[in-house]
Amino acid sequence: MKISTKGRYALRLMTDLAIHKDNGYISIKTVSQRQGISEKYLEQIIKLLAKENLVESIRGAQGGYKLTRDPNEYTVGEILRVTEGSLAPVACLATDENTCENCMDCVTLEIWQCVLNAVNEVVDSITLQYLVDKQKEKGNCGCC
Amino acid sequence: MKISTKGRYALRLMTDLAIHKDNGYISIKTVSQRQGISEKYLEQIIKLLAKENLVESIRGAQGGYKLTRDPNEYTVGEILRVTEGSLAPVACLATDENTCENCMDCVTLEIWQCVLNAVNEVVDSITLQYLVDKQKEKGNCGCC
DNA sequence: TGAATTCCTAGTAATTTTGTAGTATATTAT
DNA sequence: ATAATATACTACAAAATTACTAGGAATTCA
Repeated sequence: MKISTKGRYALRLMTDLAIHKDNGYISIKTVSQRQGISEKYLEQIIKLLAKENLVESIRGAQGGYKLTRDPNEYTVGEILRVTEGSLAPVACLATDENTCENCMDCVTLEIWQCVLNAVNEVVDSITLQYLVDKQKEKGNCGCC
Repeated sequence: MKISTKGRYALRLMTDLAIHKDNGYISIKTVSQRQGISEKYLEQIIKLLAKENLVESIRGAQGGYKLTRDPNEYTVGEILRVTEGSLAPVACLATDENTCENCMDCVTLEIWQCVLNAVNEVVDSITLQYLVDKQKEKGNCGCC
């Protein structure tokens, strides 16, 4: 039931962009250095976020990425789902349709649905702005 | 954020033992045939359950396994945690102590703690007996 | 023009999951 | 006793996933 580095890095990446949101477009290289995460790997992660319009980019020198919205208009859940894929504990629930023919009449499916709902409820209630605020008091260990 | 086959198989295994709990000791072979899960793999899974005294065993011919308690005295959470390990979304929270020195002052740790709590709350509220009851009406697709 | 940067496609190393295989040990029925 | 049936234990292996790395094309600015 672990979330992967992709999701965790995405959260740090987005928090970094949010904290420096008044500095215009920010390059991956800059974030990479600040966060100590591989440039190439960050590139792949931000591609996912860009595809879903959570960030916008400008190419070329002085280019980079910036948020498309205000930090309090992103939820942690949204960021995680874009990068991790669905937070569902089983594949049957991972699609939007939620209609796995095999499982329509399955006992355990309802358990996994309840777990998914509970997880989503938590992560959808936390905004990126919250992370920014807390980050300024506390910090980020890098390991979770 | 997926749970693995180990946890899912353990749930089917325990439900199977619960449904046939009046038949004395039940062999892995029997469960394997009924559930369509590899004998050897089930053996490894039940070993985890036996170690924590969720089931008891008798060796030799006519031997097998049976539950140590009434089905309504097991929770799904307990079964999952024994087989999957902690349901925590990050390693920092996986130990009992919950004291990762690095993360004591970390922003994201509190998110993961909330997720873990929410998941545990769901799975700890469902008993094995519930699965047994529902199984008799519905079924189990095998894929979740 | 050249440096900086995103964009894109592949490949690869490490880790975890999902099993298999084989053997030793214990118990029962014949 | 012995054969058959089980669990108990250890090690190995295949498959899948995660976590990167590599290289170059396209774009933009100074």
